[in-house]
Amino acid sequence: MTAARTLPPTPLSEPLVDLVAQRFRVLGEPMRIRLLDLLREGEATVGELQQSLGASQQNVSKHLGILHGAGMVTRSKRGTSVVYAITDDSVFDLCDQVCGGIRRQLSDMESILKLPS
Amino acid sequence: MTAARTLPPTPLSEPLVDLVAQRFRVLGEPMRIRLLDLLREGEATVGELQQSLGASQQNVSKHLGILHGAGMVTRSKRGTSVVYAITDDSVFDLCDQVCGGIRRQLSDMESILKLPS
DNA sequence: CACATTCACAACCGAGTGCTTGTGCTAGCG
DNA sequence: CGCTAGCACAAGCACTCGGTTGTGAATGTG
Repeated sequence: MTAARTLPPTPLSEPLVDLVAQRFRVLGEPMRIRLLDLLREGEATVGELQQSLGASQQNVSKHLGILHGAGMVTRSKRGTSVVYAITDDSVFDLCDQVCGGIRRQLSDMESILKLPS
Repeated sequence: MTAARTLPPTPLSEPLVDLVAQRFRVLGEPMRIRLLDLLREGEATVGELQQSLGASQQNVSKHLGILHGAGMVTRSKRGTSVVYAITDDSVFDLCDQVCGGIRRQLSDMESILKLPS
């Protein structure tokens, strides 16, 4: 009866579906992807991230708050600054898989376009 | 032929960031997750999916169109019906990873709640 | 050929979301 | 203490997006 531990049941329960969708939606914003990508090189403060992205402080802080609420980044204070860091590197596996899917799709489109109709 | 999967550069280029975010956003809807989950058991027509979900035909068709536009499902006609099927099973790896992350987060919350402060 | 079935597309509306502006709070500093 | 720096929270606005309604195209049937 503990089969659901490893893989989710089929069909998926409604709350699980909502959780999965919510998690994907968090990653569905370019600025949040950029923030995670920047944090991939190591922890950083809000000001550093703001300067790297060229965005407003409030906007960066808001998206970091969303990522923190989703448990994807950790928050810690260092003087007057707040340092953010990646909670779990497994997020990048997701992104890499998506990038792989995109690359596959692009190569398919290329091969189709190069076919003389 | 896809050869070895090369990792994307760091930092990510802007168009790649947008593509990744767009792809995540497609998966950020409960109904689309449910549709993919149903198609996991095999191909199905719009009517079958509509009946399983209890949603309107136009809504189901619309979300299937989005999934088809993202290249996640294939479309083929069979009589008056249209049969949809999963293009690449790798999508489920994404969902399973997300489910794993959710489970991990839930277990962390549980252990925290059970800790007598 | 007339009719029914199955599905996709377009227009519309309400809700959710991202971005900006403004403000308050906390930590360092003279 | 008063001041500045760094960050988070709240309100407002514009846009996007999901859901519904309406309609048309394609196929099958009598």
